[in-house]
Amino acid sequence: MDMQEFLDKGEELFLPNLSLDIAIMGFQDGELKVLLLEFEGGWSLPGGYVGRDESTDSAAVRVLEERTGLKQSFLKLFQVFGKKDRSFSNEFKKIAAKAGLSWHEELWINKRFVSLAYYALVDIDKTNPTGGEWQQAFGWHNVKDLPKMWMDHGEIASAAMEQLRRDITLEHISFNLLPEEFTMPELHQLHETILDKKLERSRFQKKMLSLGIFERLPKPKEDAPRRKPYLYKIKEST
Amino acid sequence: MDMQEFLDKGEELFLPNLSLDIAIMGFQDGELKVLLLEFEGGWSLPGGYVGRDESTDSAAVRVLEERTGLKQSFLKLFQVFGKKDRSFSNEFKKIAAKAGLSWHEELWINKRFVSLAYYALVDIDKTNPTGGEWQQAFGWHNVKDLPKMWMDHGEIASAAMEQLRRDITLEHISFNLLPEEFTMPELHQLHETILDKKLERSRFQKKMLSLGIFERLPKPKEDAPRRKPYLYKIKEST
DNA sequence: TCAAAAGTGTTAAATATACACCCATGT
DNA sequence: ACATGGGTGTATATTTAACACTTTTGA
Repeated sequence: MDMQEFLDKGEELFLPNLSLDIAIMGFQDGELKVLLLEFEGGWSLPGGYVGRDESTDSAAVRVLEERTGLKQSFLKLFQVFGKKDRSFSNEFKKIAAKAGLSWHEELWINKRFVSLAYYALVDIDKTNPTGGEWQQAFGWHNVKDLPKMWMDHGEIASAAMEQLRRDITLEHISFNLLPEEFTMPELHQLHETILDKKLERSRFQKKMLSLGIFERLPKPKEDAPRRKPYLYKIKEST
Repeated sequence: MDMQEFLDKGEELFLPNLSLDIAIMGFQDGELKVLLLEFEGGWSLPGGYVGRDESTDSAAVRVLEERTGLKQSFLKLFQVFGKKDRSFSNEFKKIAAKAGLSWHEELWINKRFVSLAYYALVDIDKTNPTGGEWQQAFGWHNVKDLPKMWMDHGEIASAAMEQLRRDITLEHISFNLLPEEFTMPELHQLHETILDKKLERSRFQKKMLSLGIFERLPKPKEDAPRRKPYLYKIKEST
């Protein structure tokens, strides 16, 4: 579906006034990162609309796959952004002008949108990010240092980060940000990064192992600089 | 706004395909109760639509006030119900038939609706419940024994209950279900009811007081059967 | 052999738990 | 005076925290 088709057909394909945005988060180089798309000098979260014949959650899964190639990942709705004048009209106007598309204020895409905000946890190395029709660039950005964001997408990304912070200690989901096999030092560093504070090594390891959700693999991880740490994975029987 | 006006004007007043439902919960006679509305032999949660010039949260506040008379209460969005074929069309058909209103399948109100599910915590004695135009009856029902519910409203009510269960130990919100001044035994019984398990008296009291959010009032509560318990209220300086 | 990272152990502090005890009050 | 519910204290178990000790490995 190209841009013109999207503008013409969107109104009949999608539920009006309802959008969704996903803060797709990953862990790389010791930093928590979020996938952003760029257009006209500003950035936004990957987003989309809910098909008339599609559930809201399916739409989120579809958008996640469209932008990362991942079929199944941890995905959770965490908030709804529903301010009364919330619209992307200014941004779309710029895009349309540049692309030489017919644009008018009453276009469905310029209307007020209530947005369902999801966050997703992915292993960056498994993703194959792609931009959409509208974007000029895309990439992973440190959540602690976000670039200029369009509309309220900076707020949404920050709220996602806050939610993850709260969730991580209650639900055991952080491993979704790592490969299937990972080491305790990696998990430890991940938690320190997300919570932005030091966590005592010994205690962290004991707490994690006491959860009983990890399985230690027989062979220690290779190619480590010093002593080789054990590899773990999530137990199958859950 | 009467029913005919609602059917005729609703489409231009409200965002299409988006509704909200509120599990308004209260505590009475040692039971956790939820406010339900009845029509055509089944029950539903109080709900409404989001005005085109109104934020989603404002809409929830408005609906809460319309049904209880309460201007401000604890109110929280906890989930979004967005299955693809989710519609109240069957139920509205029955109502319209009974009321002798013109009804047709394509009416805006029969379309698929994505519903924002909120829960509210209120002091039942402060409420003045009223039904809407559609309802024949309304009342407080024990959440553990819900009557026949229309569509997915039973599921929404149960999910609200579950969410409250999770929230109550992390956030300190349960006092919203009690009058301004309450006793420890009342708070204790409330928590036991919500969590559906015994909580040791001594420990509960110590934990609650150690939170530092309650203020003991000078005079013990009057008209108690045995020893008069102290009254508490929430500290102003929060 | 030494420094750095990984893994485990050991002790002290803080919380949670169980239950005992005293207080106030209506009958 | 006593049964009952309210309020507090005390001993024990469990969890959390701090940090010491040992192991592994490359330089």
